[in-house]
Amino acid sequence: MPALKHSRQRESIKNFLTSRYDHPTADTIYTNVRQEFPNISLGTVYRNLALLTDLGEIIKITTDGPDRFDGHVEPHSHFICRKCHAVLDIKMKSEDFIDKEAQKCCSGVIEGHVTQYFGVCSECIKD
Amino acid sequence: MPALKHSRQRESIKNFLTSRYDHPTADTIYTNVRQEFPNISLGTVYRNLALLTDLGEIIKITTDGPDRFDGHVEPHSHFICRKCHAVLDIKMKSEDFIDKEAQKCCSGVIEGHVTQYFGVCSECIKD
DNA sequence: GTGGGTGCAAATACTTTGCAACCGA
DNA sequence: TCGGTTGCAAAGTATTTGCACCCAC
Repeated sequence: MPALKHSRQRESIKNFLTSRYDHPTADTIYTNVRQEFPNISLGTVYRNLALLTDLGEIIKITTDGPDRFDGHVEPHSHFICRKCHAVLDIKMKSEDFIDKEAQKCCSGVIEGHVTQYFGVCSECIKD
Repeated sequence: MPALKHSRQRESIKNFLTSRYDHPTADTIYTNVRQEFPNISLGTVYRNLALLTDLGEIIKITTDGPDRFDGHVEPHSHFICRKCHAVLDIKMKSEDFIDKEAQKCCSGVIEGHVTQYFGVCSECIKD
């Protein structure tokens, strides 16, 4: 793995993500970071999101539709709406217990606290 | 929603999925169903997978890489390997408890038993 | 100066869709 | 016959990548 060098673009992407509590797409991030770096390209955004994900500084959330990113890596799970694809945080008291239960039934190593629950959010349930 | 009409292609796709306990991609399904229907197109496979998913007859699993499909809709969760993208079944005794816990912390309606856990599978952990 | 980072554009991967022909009820 | 289904190809969406130039160390 090559030596990491500082980049103001990457810093801006990271800052943007930690400032938000929703789960923006690469495109949303691109649009916002462009206010600070008008010439930044979408490719650079993707490259840095992949890099930050590898470093464990952000979380990549794969759902239907485009990937979402989360700048908050403290233990929590995600609820994903099947209809509108909203991603909401879930913070359970029993999360640690759950991870251990899953671990018991699985031959791999569970990455705690990145569990995804699916369903229909309270907005979409009205239809 | 239009009236459903029988199709031998759809039946074959469904049968293929219920015969397997791994979680094939649309392309794998395409390749295999083609042995019975040499002229079937990938578009037809995708259309039927979407339809069967809507009917609740199969489960669509979204991960990194292409979507995976599961012909077994009995309650169970999935473990997804971050490295090789393998999808493995997890059957926990406490699954019902977990769904209820998640439900408590979430304003939407959790679709029980489609929970996804992430991690590194026992094959990939060797590296 | 060296090597990682960037912008741009082209390429890739996966999935969806328009349309005319086809098939099941 | 009627309308859902199919095969084909083109289009669409999301993401990755090659390359020349730029910037951090």
